[in-house]
Formats: sequence, structure tokens, C-alpha cells
Amino acid sequence: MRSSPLRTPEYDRDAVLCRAMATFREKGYAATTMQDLVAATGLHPGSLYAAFGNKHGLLLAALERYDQEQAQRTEACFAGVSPLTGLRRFFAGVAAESACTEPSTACLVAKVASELGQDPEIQARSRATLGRLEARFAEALEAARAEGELSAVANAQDLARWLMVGLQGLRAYAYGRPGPEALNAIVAQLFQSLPLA
Amino acid sequence: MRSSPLRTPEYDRDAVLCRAMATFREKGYAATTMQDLVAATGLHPGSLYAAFGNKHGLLLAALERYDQEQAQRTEACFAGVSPLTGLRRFFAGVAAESACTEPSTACLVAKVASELGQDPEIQARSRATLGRLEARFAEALEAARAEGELSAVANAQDLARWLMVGLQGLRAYAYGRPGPEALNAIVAQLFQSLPLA
DNA sequence: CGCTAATTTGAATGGGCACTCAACAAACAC
DNA sequence: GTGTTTGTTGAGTGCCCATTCAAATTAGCG
Repeated sequence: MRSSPLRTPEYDRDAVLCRAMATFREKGYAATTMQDLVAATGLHPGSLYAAFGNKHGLLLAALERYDQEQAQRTEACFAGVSPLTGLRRFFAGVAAESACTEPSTACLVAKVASELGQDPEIQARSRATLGRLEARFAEALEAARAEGELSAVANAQDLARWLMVGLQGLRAYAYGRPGPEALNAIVAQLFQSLPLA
Repeated sequence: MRSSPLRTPEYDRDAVLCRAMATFREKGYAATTMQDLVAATGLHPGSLYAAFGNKHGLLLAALERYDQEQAQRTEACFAGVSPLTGLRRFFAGVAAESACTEPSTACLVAKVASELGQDPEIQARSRATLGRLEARFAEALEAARAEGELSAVANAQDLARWLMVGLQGLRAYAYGRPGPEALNAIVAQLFQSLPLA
């Protein structure tokens, strides 16, 4: 029961998850082999299994980290600006990210949710992440209405959902590798469709 | 060179592709094993390989069939009604399809394009299918404008792209298993965002 | 400096995968 | 009927996958 001589792991768990995240994001779940993950993280199989149980567990941990990272990035968009400006910054960032030529810019949550639609654990985590973002959108929209940036009769919940649709549509559309101006035009169209005050 | 005694295959190529399509749509590419496909199609491995070369070739053939099927379904929406009504029918159909509880309702093209983003052949085919749909949207929008259903100043190309974003967003949002009323509300919001005359 | 409990190491393992092939069967020409 | 070409059959093949484990290594503690 008692443990005195504790040996701390030599690797940085966060860095490992970051690498694993990137690998899953690029190749998807099934196409990523444990050898890929071993190469990407620099850990040996035994250490990976000791830390995360198995490949599935590693994906879950990576999703968890992705969730945190995304929440941070989102908050950064809202910091110090009006709610509506924050939303605009958020979508401008997504458009810019989607426009870059690397295909790793896809949303890990969406990609994995599409691939592992049958897995209840993955589904739950994906839904939680997306739900949290939608709730954050709704909060921002409410605040925007309070500040007079949005029509007083607008329904924040409905519009938050609408923004989520726009977000996922934007990311999906970006798979066709359109130019950056097309993506920016889409974002502009999305904001034009909001009942701004 | 000369071939006289031809033996016709015993199976129905179209039915085989239909089954293969459904299997890929449910499980994705990597998670579908050749055994799955053998079971789904009823063919033996040798016949499958003789007909399609390999797993990748079978996916390509399935995508081709999906493309044709989707084109037919799309035209059915436009038959005998005004262009705008045709578009409404199309999106109502997608919403209804996405609302049903089976997870196999996802778009095969989108799912496969997300999973095999690195594969140029798959990418080309996906892009072609999506591009054709977008062009059909643009055509319908032009016709709607000509019939006075759409604002005269509307840009059909831009709006067609906007409908594609709405379409993919709708389908992606449906992964979270919202109720049918939410999906219908999204479609309503999409059409409200169009500059209808 | 042992002693103990933890991590690290990396070769080994068993299973399942995509794919093959040699024997067989059917269809047509003559 | 016979020959030839094609489709069918399904057990077999080798490879690569996720996972394991026993041995080596390291850190804390008296």
C-alpha cells in the first residue's frame, strides 16, 4: 500500500499527448499504427501502454488534451474585445487555419467522431467538446445582445447552433481546398446571416 | 488477343457495389475488412479481386456508384417543381435522412474524404462529386432568379457555395444526434439566409 | 551502500489483415 | 464432344498489427 521510492516518468506527458494528437489528426485513428505513435512520441511501446492502457486510451487522452487546448484558444479570441468581435476573431482564425495547405488542420473531434461513430466513449467526448463550444457561442451571443450588437429579438440558443453548423460546414468545405478568399467569403456570409443590430 | 468464349459474371455488379457502399459508409474505409466485404456482397475473395483489383479499387467503384445515385436523387427533387422548391425538397430530404437513428446516414463522400485525405485519387473523386452538386445548386439558383423567386442581384455561385457549406454543416451537426426538429430548424435558417425575392 | 518499487527497454507473440492461386466449372465456337 | 477462355471457389500465405513481458535501469530512503 505504502509507496516510498517513487520514480517520476522521464517524459513530458503533455508533449507526448500533443504529438499523439497531431498524429491522429493527420492519419485518423485506424490508419495510425502504434509504431507511428512510438515514432511520434519517442516513447517505447511499454511506456505508452503503461501510461495510457492501449491505443484507444491514448486517443481518449489526446481528445481530452485537444478539448483543453481548443477551450484556451477560444477564450483567447474573446479576451479584451466585444463579444461579437470575439466571434469574428474565432471564425477568422478557423478560416485561416483551414486555408493552409497542410491537411492536418481538420478538427480532431470531427474527424474522430466521423470515424468512430459506433464508439460510445468517443461519441460522448466529442459531443461534450462540441456542446461546450456551442454553449460558449450562446454565451457570447447573449452578451452581444446585451451590448446592443445583436437584435433584441434574437434567440441566442438557435443562433449558437447556427454558428456550429457554419463552423462545421466551413471546415468540411475546406477539404476541397478552396482558396483563402472563398473561406473568408463564407465567414462573411455567415455573419451577414446573423440578425445584427 | 481475340476472345470468343465469354462467360458472363453470375453476380449483379450494381448490387455488389450497393452493398459495398453501405459497408464502407457504416464502418469507414480502414475499419472495413475484406471479410466484411465478402460477407456483405456474397462474393468470394477471388471474384472481388478479379472484378475490382483490390480494396482501394472497390472503394473507388463504390464512390462512382454513390455519385450516380446521388445525382439521380438530386434530380428527383427538382423534377416537376420550381427551382427553389426543388432546393427545399433536397434539404428537407437530407434533414430527414440525417435524423434517422442509424449512423449509416453520413455522406460517403465526406466520410471517405476525411479519412483518406492523403489519397489523391479519392480526393479527386470526392471533389468531383461535391463540385457537381455545387454546380447543380448554382444552376437551380440561376433558374430561381430567372423565375423571380430569388433577388435579382444575388450571386448564384456564391449562394451555391453557401448552400454547400450549409449542407455539410447540417450533416456534420447531425453527428451529435439532435432531434429532427433541430435539423428542420437549421434548414429553415439556411433558407432564411438566402436573398429570396 | 543495499533494498525496494517504480519506469524503461525492445524483442517476442499471436492474431487478423489484404491478397493469391491452383483447381474446378461454365459458356461458347466449331 | 472437344478445346479454349473465362468466372468461381476457398483454403492458404506472409506480413504487419496491437499488445505483452521479463530483464535492465533508475530513484528514493535509511
